[in-house]
Amino acid sequence: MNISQLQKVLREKVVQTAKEKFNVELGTAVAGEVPPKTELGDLAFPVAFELAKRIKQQTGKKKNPREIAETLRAALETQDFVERVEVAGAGYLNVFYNRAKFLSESVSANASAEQNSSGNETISKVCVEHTSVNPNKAAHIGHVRNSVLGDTFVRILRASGKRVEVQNYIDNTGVQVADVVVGFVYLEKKNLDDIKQLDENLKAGGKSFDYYCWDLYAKVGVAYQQNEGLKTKRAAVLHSIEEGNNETAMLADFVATRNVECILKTMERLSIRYDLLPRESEILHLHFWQKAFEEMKRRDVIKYEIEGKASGCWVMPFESHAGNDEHDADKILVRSNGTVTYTGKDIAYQMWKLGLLGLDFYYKLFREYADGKAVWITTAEDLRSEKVPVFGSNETVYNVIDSRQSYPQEVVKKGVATIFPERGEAASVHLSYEMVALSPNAAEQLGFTLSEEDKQKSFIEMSGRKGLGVKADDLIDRLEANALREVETRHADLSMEEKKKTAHTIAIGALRYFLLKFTLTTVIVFDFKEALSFEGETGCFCQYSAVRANSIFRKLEENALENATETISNSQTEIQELFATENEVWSLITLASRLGETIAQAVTATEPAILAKYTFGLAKAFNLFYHNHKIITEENPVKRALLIATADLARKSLTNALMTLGIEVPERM
RNA sequence: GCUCUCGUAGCUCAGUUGGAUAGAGCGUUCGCCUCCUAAGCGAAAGGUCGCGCGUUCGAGUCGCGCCGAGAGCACCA
Repeated sequence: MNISQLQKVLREKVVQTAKEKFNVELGTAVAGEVPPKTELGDLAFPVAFELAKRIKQQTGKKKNPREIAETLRAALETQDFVERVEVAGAGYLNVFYNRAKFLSESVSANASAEQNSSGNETISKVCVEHTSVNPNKAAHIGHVRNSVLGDTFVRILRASGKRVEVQNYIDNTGVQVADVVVGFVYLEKKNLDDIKQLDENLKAGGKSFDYYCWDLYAKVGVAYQQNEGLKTKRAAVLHSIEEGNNETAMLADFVATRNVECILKTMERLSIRYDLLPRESEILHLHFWQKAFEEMKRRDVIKYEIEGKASGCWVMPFESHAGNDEHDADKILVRSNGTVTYTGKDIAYQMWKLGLLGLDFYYKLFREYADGKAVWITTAEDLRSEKVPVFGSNETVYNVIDSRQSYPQEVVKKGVATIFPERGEAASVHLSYEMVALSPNAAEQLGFTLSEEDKQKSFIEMSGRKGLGVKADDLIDRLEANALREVETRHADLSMEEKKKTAHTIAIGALRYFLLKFTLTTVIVFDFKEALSFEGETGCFCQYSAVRANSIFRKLEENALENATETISNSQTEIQELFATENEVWSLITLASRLGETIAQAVTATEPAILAKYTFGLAKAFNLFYHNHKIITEENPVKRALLIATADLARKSLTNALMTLGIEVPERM
């Protein structure tokens, strides 16, 4: 029996007893909570207060909460795993587990392998879309927050037993790509061959294509301000790109694809990989919108306006948003000139993700990652050549998009739910998070001169158009360089290859943890000092804790763990006696056992930070344990066994937690 | 104008469907390497949980109203 099963049994017992003794139906409302201190028990039910109220409502009689708690206590104490139950305070019911029994169960459960159901095709599939950087420049730290959140949520879903499809949407036919094309064609007078040559030259010089585009994009932004005519050019370029099958479209395709390659490479440094890259070009060419439009008309959820401001447009009515003079309650999906809005296209795409469109893409292999995993990209032609996995048709779709898009995302969710009430709004989840902004200080460190107005602000929004932002690869490079310096002073004996590998692992741990420790609703005001730190609440701290744990086992005799497990099952009485004084050891064991529960919480709350905080707490608890107990020199064999088993439970839980955060544990650090 | 998010220690942030004495990191001060890795551990100091009213046995958490900060509300994407 693991901890969550145990809690479930106890909760049910409370409900059952309330029904039998007091005739009160608590339903699932009964909550078990972790007491603030180990001395107060392992699980608490503040349920007697609620019961007292309900009894009064039903019978008119006042009943003392403590008295009620006493009755429940007797019932809970009959449970095998419960050592004792105390009634505390005004009526808290504090449950103490049988520690020795709990430990030996945990240790043997630990030995008999783990879960994993990710390969099981019968489990329904969910989709997480994240990253979706416009393929016209390098990714900056704000994009990385999106990707790290998305990737971590994918890992969390998988750890909780879900089958997950990871999509990275490529807006290869949008204005942002058009802007860079304008830069290449009109500012730099380059054709496709020139750009290919440029790309070769950049490669030879160790420079990156997406960095070049980053600067060019900023230059185009400036040029638009000085030259209105250039904006007309952009409209024409955009039109050609959308239409396809022409020189401009081919040039744009090259630029977008090269940027996608660069961005994927950046993300791979962070251990972020994708299953599919759906492109806007295919959504256009395979006429996804037309199909969705037909379905909307067939189901009569869209109307053609013949008067008013939106005259000549097709709109979807929304009751939830009351309109006013300035803004309509209805959302325009088709403009009066017959073209589709972004929201319209997005609804069609969301329908495909949920398996509701009745059309599919064609697919080709985009590339294989170093670990052998394949990432596919959509195409408009049926190539029929390869074994393509099944994409789309997801039970639930999580769209990782920053909070500024909450309104359009709500329209997509409600739109799809209006067309398909049988699936409802729950199928579409907007995993919304706040942006990463720059502290004025950080912006100046990047070499930007700030206006007086900007200096007054608490933070400054990053802007691709202005070229203002911390590029992901730059930051990773700095983190790796810093980590390498530290590794060199500590482990001069390691080979350069090993040192670099360790530095890389530390750098990624630092960056991922830094982005994950904030909750989704918090704006991260980026600060170099904080982001580059390896001390305190950092990924590095968590890794260090796990590395220390592993180093104990490297120094212990080979069968130490097996022997400890045996000792524990043969010495239950002595273990129980040891636990009487070793509260701190016990609380580390219970904390380590709560990983599964924490992951489940992170899924329900769609909040990866819950897992990050848990991981840090566990690392801290282990460091304390490590400091206070010397395992190798411990002479009492039973205590030694207890400490070994505890260290093993903690390091396994910590390693799994870190893995779910996408953070590896180095050999040494 | 309307909608959403946020306001907790000097700074940056956590705070489980309402529950026990509101926590962590950084910074400050003071300790700890003859000992499994000091990227660590311990201690001290630091709070009117923006303000007010309400609901409740119980409010940082829920409701209403103010104050302050941010984002959004296109026939843009």
